[in-house]
Amino acid sequence: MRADAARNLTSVLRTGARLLAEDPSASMAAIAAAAGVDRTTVHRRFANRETLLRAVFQAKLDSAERVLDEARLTEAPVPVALHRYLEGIIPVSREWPLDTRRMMQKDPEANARREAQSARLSAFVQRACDEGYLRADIDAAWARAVLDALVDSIAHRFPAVDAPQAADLVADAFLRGVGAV
Amino acid sequence: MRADAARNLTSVLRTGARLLAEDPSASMAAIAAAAGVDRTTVHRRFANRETLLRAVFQAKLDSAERVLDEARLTEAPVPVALHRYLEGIIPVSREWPLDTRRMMQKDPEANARREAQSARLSAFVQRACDEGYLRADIDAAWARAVLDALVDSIAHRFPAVDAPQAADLVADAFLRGVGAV
DNA sequence: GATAAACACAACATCAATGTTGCAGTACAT
DNA sequence: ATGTACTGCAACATTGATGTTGTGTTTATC
Repeated sequence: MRADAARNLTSVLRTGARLLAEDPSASMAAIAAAAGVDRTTVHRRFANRETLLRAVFQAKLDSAERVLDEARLTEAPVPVALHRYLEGIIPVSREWPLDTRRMMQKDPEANARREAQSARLSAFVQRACDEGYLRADIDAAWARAVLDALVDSIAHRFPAVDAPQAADLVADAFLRGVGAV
Repeated sequence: MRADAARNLTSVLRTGARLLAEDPSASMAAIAAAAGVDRTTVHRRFANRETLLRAVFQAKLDSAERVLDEARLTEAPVPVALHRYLEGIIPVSREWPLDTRRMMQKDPEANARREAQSARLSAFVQRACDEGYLRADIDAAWARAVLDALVDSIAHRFPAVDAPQAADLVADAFLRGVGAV
């Protein structure tokens, strides 16, 4: 039953991520129930609650890393890379709606990966700045924070908007704002 | 010692809010320790953990409501009201860094107040839209979400930026974005 | 059909958090 | 000085979450 096993494993991870997102103290029993498996089954796969969390983190980090790679942040033209990044990262944020910045604090390995990915994105924003795509009076760190905030917002407060349109909205709000002139 | 009592009470609320913000499952013991009082002292003031949470929510809602009132969202010119709102709400968000949308789910009374305040802000954004301060092709709900996201971002990721400057940054990013035309 | 893996279920021990109570000490007001 | 209000400390019972183990059952694979 390796197929079933793999299916249930990822099912637990996805369901766990969803539950943990809305309640970071969700019990293993609640996660197991939501995933439709017995509590002991979860414990057989993940020795600790901590191990389960690490697995969820890793799954999210894997997805995010793939997006960063495929966006070609250092090579592609800034507008192209930006849009590709957004269209990829928004579904990832939706599928793994964890507040990684907070939850990975106690997992040094995951936190290191997260920071490495964060640095890649920051470098991209800096490049956008250097190439004149961002206003000269804007701090790159602030621009980066704005981008993150917009992604989170469209991903979780507007789950019905599909990824391409969501990417358009974010890119537009990011670069032009919402004001009339 | 009524003065001391009041001081310790608010101290517990503020410290509790801070701890609960970074870890929503922070124990009463941890909150008491961080506030510098005994665990039983907290229990004497707040019968339940739930009661403590309600008190924290109420404190944040009170502060936010004062900001909404003083911003004169329905009367003052849009740019003035916007800036006044931002300069007021950013310190509130910093002092009570709770994710209210998530944490108030189980407190119907607090949630109703939160939604009422949310509606006031949405109405303001709608007014800004109607009066031509926002682009006509922008959905008011999206503009509203962008505003919230920017406030949270500057409040928590840039705690060193003082309120007036933070309000400037948010208003600027909100209306103009960060892109170079 | 035999085998092996994965499962649900039940039962158990353990631990951390919660909430309560009694007691002694301390600051303050009258 | 005396009563009142508050506190810290210790001890306790209770509960919910955690993690483990054993048994029987299902199911794919050989």
